[in-house]
Amino acid sequence: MKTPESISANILFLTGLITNRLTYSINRSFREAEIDITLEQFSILTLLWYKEGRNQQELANELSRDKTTVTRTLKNMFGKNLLVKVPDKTDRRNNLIYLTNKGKELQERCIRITGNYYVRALDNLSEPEVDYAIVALNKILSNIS
Amino acid sequence: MKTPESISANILFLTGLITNRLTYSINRSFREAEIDITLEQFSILTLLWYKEGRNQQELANELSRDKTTVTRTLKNMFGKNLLVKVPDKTDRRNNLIYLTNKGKELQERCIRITGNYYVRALDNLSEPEVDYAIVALNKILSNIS
DNA sequence: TATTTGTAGTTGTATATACAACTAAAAAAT
DNA sequence: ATTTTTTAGTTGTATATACAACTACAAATA
Repeated sequence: MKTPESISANILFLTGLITNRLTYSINRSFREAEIDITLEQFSILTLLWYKEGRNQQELANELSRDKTTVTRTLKNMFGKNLLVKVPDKTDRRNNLIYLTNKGKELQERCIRITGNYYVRALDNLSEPEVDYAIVALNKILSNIS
Repeated sequence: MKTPESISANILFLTGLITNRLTYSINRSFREAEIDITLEQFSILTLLWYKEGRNQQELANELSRDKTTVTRTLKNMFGKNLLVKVPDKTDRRNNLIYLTNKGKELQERCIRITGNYYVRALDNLSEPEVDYAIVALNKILSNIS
């Protein structure tokens, strides 16, 4: 745990560095493309593009974020008219979150940017190499969840 | 990019989720062990445990953080007497960062905690599985750096 | 039914994060 | 040698993050 080899060999340290780098780059790309969202907001949009009408706690769980964090990120997204909050009639504790048209329309432009980035990130990795890594990472995520 | 399969198959989305989860858990573990640092501060300590006397920009580069972020995180760490800032006599633009005794002594306790966590995270992964994943992740990090 | 317990969400406070704009100092160019 | 450019670091501002403490509501229990 003390040598540079063991640091660079540490798979969780690596995932952290990759995430830092990814966040930095994607945020920059969104800004350059004049898409006024952050990577965190993109994560929430990604969940909603797949299935709308989730409540805030569910979004928090999916992203391993505290619900208070989601409250504030959503607040920023409501302000940009990307999302709306609808009270759940069957359980008034819940806010159900839906996309606005503006939020829906962002999907294509965002995914073009992140897609390009993913392609670049996976350059010179073979297909089995990617597949094995995904299996390993899914096991890790499961172990720590 | 629209199905749940492609979301969970996305290796970068996975690394992000793992990092979120890791951050959440390690911060909690440090708190429970009454070690008064965050994972971000641990990252900086890890670099310095390996080699002291780096300047702030170098720390920022190693962690893919903006130098302004490092300025403020270090400020918190100086306040806890974990680190000291020494002006570089040969280049007065540089602040060289060194560990205090308190900062050095934290290493063992911290690594016991993170080490336990890493072991749990890698449970039921074979050795080649881990090795292949590390190769793949290093390639990715190299592609996006 | 009334009380207790659990869940969803918000607000106060503190750290983390990055861009823009700035100062100070070194390096490069003229 | 002077000017210009580059580099290291700080501060203002805005978003992100999480814990503690809170309100509102639902579910469980007595």
